Amino acid sequence: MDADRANEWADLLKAFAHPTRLQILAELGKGTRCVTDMEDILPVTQVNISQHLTVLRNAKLVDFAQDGALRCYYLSRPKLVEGVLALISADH
Amino acid sequence: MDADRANEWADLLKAFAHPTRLQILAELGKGTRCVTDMEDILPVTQVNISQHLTVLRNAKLVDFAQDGALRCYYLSRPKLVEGVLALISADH
DNA sequence: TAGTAATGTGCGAACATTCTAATATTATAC
DNA sequence: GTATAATATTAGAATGTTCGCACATTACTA
Repeated sequence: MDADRANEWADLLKAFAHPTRLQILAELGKGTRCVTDMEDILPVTQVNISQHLTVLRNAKLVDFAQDGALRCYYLSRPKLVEGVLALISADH
Repeated sequence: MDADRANEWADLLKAFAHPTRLQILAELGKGTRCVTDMEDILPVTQVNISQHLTVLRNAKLVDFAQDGALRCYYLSRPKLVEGVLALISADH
């Protein structure tokens, strides 16, 4: 594996590698969710969720559709995300 | 996803999330390698490789067989490792 | 247009990771 | 047992990540 690819892939994997972000990704695997939906489920602040969503957006793992004041987030690469979660899950 | 599982999985993914470690894992995907083999391939010091191998060992992604002074490293969960690499690779 | 709900941003402290340099350990060969 | 090859460990500086706080923005509603 060449160094460029290794860097790119590592950046992508870093986006996965946080418990809150994993929970967000798992939740979005069930369907579109807005930030308040996630606030109801996760034991962290709105600000923190928003920060993690920024990381996930930068990694192009999620995107959103604006609906009035709401931002409806969804997985932009569901196969990748669900594949990774399934692999790890299978390994236990 | 419950918090315990999220933490556990995040720890595992952190082990993947470094360019040098990804290159080590990819190399071990081709077969057993000792540390000097990796030194020949990677542009980093022996010490640094050893440190990254420690991280990978702690995550139970690799293990080694001692052969005299050599330590022959191999993937202890090849399906997981190769699965993750294949998924990311497919996504490009 | 003032108020409020939903979400985002910038900053800085706390914490974690990575790398380098020096040194240690272990096994073999002489 | 001394030398050498292979690998690991320790310590500390540099760097990166995360989080809380305060505040900003945007869109709706009264």
